[in-house]
Amino acid sequence: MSEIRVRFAPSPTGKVHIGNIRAAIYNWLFARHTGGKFLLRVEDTDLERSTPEAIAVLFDCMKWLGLDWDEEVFYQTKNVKRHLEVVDQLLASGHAYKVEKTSRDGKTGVVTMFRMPKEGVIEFDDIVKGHMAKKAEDIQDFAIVRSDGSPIFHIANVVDDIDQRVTHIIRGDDHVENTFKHICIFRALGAEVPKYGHLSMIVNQQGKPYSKRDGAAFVGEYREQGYLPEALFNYLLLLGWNPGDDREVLTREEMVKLFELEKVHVTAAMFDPKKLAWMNGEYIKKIPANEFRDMMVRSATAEGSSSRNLGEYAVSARSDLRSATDDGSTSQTLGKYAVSLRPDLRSADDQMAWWDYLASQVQVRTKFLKDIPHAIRCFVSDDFPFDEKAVEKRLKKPGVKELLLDLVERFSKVEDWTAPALEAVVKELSQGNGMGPWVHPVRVAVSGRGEGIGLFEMLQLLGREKTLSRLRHAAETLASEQNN
RNA sequence: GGCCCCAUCGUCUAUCGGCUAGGACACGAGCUUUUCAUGCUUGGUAGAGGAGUUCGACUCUCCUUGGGGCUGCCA
Repeated sequence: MSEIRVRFAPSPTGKVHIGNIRAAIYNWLFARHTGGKFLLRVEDTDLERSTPEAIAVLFDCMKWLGLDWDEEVFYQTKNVKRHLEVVDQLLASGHAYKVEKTSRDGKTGVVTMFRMPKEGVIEFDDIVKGHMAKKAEDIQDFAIVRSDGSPIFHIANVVDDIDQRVTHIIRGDDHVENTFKHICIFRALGAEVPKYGHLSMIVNQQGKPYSKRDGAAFVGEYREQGYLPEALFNYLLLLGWNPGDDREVLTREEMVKLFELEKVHVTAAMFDPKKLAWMNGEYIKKIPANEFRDMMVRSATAEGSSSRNLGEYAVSARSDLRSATDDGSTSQTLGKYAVSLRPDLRSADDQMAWWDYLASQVQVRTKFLKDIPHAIRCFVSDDFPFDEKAVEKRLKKPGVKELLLDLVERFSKVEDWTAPALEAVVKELSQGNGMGPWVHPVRVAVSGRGEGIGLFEMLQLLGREKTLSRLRHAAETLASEQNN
């Protein structure tokens, strides 16, 4: 049996739809599983939309998801001459004919039509949908060359598949009707008909094809929102396929090993953003601690004093990291692990340990990478925003000022500035009645927010100086306003 | 309208004739807890309807209903 060759053949429009990229994922997995080739064909015949930028976006998305292709990229526009040659063959053999037609918008011209067989049944065994059959008489002749002389999808697609020696065509469900037509073209040309596998569509909550109106529909949007490519990949794969057991979070190796096109579902699958979010969290938890720490450090460094679009940092942190890991040149530059708020941490080891500790606290509660800058803001800068609601609820209450000043007093006496020691102080104050009344105001006072990592871990990280000054500052400015 | 395809919890799904129908997400409850999470325990919800084949059907067949796709000088 000859080598398996599949292709992903998108039209570059500047955005890559998730349904489309799922087809790419299935093709890629099929190729990798069978040891075949995964080819990329850019169907760039729409000259207006197929700009170099749009093609770059396509490559970028594929790279981001780890969809590497074999052999050179095949550009459809470069094969137009061949398409037309083949049409001439078809004309000569009587499989095609020219006719004057009027198009929908009223233009009249001569187009070339493919002549469908008038009797018999066209059938094929679809790898995912099973046996498919359709009477030839139910399919009408169709155009393959426009009146302006340019080849139409049907002929271009088939000729390219022949030229690229594609053995299996794995594409969206919306192409099934085309497949009956295409099979006839392959036969008319005396070419071997490839195997087909039609993938169901991804639908929205209403069961309609998933579009931009239903939320993020393009790969780029998930990237910007801080999704890990692994999570998107895994989620999309599970939408219509499973390994046959209860495993859901799979490594790329497992996917390649277990993937079988025969087991792909026929039914349309509804896209569930909640489950994707969950899966993203799972993948974030799986990031090695040192990698997550570096990612965090980068987002902190990049943020600096400005408050530009935070999401971008995390994203770029992630992709930087990859190339950085590759050339091995990054990490150990000590300077970049400096902790700006803790001048008392002098040694590189102490600073590194500080970041490690912060990372360990932040990682488990991170759902999206873009949330990282926000989560660590108060640890890397004094310039952090106060959440008005939290301030209102926790600080602007009678007695809070006194409470905070009292804590400043007590914390000052703590010799061993660690989470357990600080917790002991508050515990003593609360006398077993719950630490809430102390904990909440302190959290808002030092971080500006009502949630975040564990409070005492937070204080330990901030250090004595910062903790005390922030508590004092909050007591004087924020907490006092309400008291009169 | 015509043609093609599909049908298990709200969602993604397991089940290749034996099912007290399993898992995950989401949701509810509880434990842990200083918040938010994590973690652990736990609860509820499903085989569209009707015939048939069979000792036995979610699994096979047919019909009905419902849903989707296609029906271009788009891809």
